[in-house]
Amino acid sequence: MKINKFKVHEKGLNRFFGPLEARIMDLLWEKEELSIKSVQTHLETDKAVSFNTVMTVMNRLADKGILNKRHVGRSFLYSPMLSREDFLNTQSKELTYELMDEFGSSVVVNHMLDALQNVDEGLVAKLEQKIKDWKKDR
Amino acid sequence: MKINKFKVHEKGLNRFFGPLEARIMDLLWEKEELSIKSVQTHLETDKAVSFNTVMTVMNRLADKGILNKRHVGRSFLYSPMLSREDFLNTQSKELTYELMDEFGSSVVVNHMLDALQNVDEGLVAKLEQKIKDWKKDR
DNA sequence: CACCTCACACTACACATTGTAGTGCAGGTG
DNA sequence: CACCTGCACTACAATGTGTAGTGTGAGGTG
Repeated sequence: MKINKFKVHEKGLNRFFGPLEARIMDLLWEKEELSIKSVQTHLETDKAVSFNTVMTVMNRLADKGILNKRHVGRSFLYSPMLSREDFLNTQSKELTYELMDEFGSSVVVNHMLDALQNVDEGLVAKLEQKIKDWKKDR
Repeated sequence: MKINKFKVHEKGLNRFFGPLEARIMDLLWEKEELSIKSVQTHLETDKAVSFNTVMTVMNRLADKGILNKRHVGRSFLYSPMLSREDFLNTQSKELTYELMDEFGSSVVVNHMLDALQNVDEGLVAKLEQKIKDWKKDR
């Protein structure tokens, strides 16, 4: 599972994948497991994509350990290695940790608090509760 | 100022720049303002780098709005648009905000608390204080 | 058995980013 | 005027992604 770059100015799956990759992952998370042919058919509702293009991209995703490739009869079925939730959770966790490691916990915490003030006041209460719970656990 | 990608598995400036770019930025943040020639000379203590290579990379950084290019006599002097501190602060802030926007504040806050438990217990106290201060300000 | 089709493999090219560097031009100096 | 120095322009390699053509092999059909 190798996601190397987080694209700051994209949104959603495009932060981790190229545009075609993102559409493929989105589809596979919805449908669970598909053949290349099925993926191509689904994608083609928007705009023609060559079967070979889809195959190349999906095999690259499989090489990177993001998709699972299962031999069934003459063909292969592909499915995401992780559920969408697990994937996003893994990524957000890794990124949060990397951020705190790179810039220092207190810097990140401060930015985070700034963001909370702007965006979500109720969360500060939850955060407070979390801290209380955490203290009890020690 | 366009930094598009945050490289998850690199460290320090290499998260934002290529290796040569990173060495150049590092040097410019240390020396404040330098000509291409000076940069090349400093870098060359490790290993030969062509003047033209340094120039190309520095001009690309200037095109991206990361370096300032000042005409002085026959030649140019380059300096970082932002101080190292401002740059890192901007980046960490932007990344923190993007993370919270992308994954949801509470997800990120939870990851953050996990990280704090593993890494830095004292910071939780600071966080608590921050929340107290923040409440007073409302 | 020869053939044909289908799904996959291999290969290649385009574009962007970064590292690398050659060639050329313009302006000041001996 | 010839030359040197510093910048501009151009080009090529490697990597990641999007795109697609051609090759190959396995199975079914006449």
